[in-house]
Amino acid sequence: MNYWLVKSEPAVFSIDDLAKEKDQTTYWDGVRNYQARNFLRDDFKTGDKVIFYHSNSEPPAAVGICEVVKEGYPDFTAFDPESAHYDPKSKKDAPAWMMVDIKLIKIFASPVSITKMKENKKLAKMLLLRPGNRLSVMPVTKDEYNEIIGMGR
DNA sequence: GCCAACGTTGGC
DNA sequence: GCCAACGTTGGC
Repeated sequence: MNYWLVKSEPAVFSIDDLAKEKDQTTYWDGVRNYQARNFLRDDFKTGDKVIFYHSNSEPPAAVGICEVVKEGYPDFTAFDPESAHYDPKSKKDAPAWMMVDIKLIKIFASPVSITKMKENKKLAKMLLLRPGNRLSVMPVTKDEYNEIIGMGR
């Protein structure tokens, strides 16, 4: 079992949007970074837990948890010239980009802001808090995951 | 293969 | 809106 954190700008796709999806499940499209792609392709496993994080929001915060329900498969939005995520380098017979499906488990009663995370010594080593880190998909440790869900409830 | 220029991310 | 940090692009 792995633990992950994914970022989304709530103005684009929020956890409330996820809650409205059929089966409260969505495909996680638009990841266009190779390191993040590799996580999605190789390491996301069915049943893995995912912290849903709102970036570029007020405040930036972990807002809930999800579960991986479908493992890595080609991100079809890369094939669509109409899509904002279109990438002509990605071919159907050699997809450059991958996505997974995630299902909402719960929305936190109290969102865990980045400030609260920074104040928590147990989270001091979190990748998310590392200066300069811009990954939109990243691993978290089991301890970090448990700490955050304890703070969020 | 180097590296400057450029675009993006994302907290503040 | 600013800007630092980083990844990508493209000329050479």
